[in-house]
Amino acid sequence: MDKTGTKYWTSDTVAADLERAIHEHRLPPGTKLGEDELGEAYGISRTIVRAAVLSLSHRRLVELKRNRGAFVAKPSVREAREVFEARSLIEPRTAHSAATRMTDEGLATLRANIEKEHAALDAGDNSGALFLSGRFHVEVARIADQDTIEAFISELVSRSSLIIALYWQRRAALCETQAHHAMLEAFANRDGALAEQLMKNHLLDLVVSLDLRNVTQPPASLREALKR
Amino acid sequence: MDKTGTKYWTSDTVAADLERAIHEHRLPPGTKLGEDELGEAYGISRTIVRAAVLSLSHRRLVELKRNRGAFVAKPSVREAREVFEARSLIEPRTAHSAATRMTDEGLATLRANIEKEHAALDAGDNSGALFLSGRFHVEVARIADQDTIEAFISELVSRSSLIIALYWQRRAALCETQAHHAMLEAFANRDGALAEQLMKNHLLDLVVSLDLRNVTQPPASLREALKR
DNA sequence: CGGCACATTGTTGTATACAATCCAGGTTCA
DNA sequence: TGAACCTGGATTGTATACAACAATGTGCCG
Repeated sequence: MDKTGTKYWTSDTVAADLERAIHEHRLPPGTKLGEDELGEAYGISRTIVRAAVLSLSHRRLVELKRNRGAFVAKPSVREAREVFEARSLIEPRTAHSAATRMTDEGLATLRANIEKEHAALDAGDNSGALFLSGRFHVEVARIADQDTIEAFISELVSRSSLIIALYWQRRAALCETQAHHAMLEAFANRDGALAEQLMKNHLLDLVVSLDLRNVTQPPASLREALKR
Repeated sequence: MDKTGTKYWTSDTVAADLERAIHEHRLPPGTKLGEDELGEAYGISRTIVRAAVLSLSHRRLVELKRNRGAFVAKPSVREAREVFEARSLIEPRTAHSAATRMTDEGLATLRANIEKEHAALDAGDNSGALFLSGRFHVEVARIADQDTIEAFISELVSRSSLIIALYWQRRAALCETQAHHAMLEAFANRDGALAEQLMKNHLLDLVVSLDLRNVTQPPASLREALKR
């Protein structure tokens, strides 16, 4: 991995680059993010890497273990449920707002996003498609014109990507763009109630496509597990 | 300001200490947080101070200006509205959850919180009362047993404290504990619907007690303001 | 042969040195 | 007089050196 381009990296850009890599599952949950290793990859010192990794830990994308280092987070089943509960609480209403405030520019953005998502899928670029699929939700929040909530949703979407990496069971990925397309129509008609309902259902579909039985989860405490 | 005790400061504890100071208005919006100054106050180097301040900037309690330093944030009117919109979206439902899952231990915690709030007010300790008043809302989220949402609410509550510092107009502070007390009763009766409604009204009361006319806001761009 | 103590090695935590940037004040020139 | 420019001081941005800690491997002893 060699990132030596003409680009000047700051803690923000490094964090964004890492976040995208995590979002696209190029850095799967549990991956160790060594400071020297990252610093060398980006051609910077550990100082900036530490700041970037600290940022990601605030978004719960990275877990910091004292004196042990940084690791891509592995959300528990409980956390997975909470993230989608939070999304179900926030996003439907936000979709409603977005529908009523929808502009032609916003519609174009969403349409372009869906098209890129389709193109990525057709090209077999599942990583890119996953990223764009999450991006759609953030764009909706942006159109609703609420920075604060947009920030929350952005975090939840990124964390969802980790959850998908761990608990996804269905291989049918097309349903995603289907749902987004339906929402786009509701947005085009400025139908807030419909958009809200569609978003609600979409998130529900996402949850049921996960395997959230608590069985596989805790590999921690080997000693306990191996008693007798 | 001399913090030289036996305590060992880490970036987390320093951030928490600063956050409380901001929450209690001992560090009002706009205050410059110089790295050397803070480092000397806590008896640590700039390294830890930088990490702490970076943390606070992620919670939007501190604004980082490149090459200029860190300042306690000054939320705009727009941001103030957004924060309370977000709270109105999240907290009532969370209160509902909390009511249905309420335990005796949770009730005791809330009751103790209100009592401390009262005591602080009686002692003329408005800073402490303000902090405890915010704490009440975070405790409710904790009782609802949703870490993710608790984190969001915690951030929103802290930011609300900044907003209050800037836009508070009414001097009647007692209404706060009144409202919290009413909620406590609803919680004691496990009345989710009532708790939800009370929380909704409480947040609405908070908003209307602010002066959110966009007039006073933009002191930025002196040049523009002084044209002709 | 197995288990505990200890040394070794690699990684992170913290402090500090140096470079880059900004701001203020003063000087110069039109 | 005033405006532009330049320089000094102070503050932040970044890299690096050293200290502290955890994990691993080795050897001694039971």
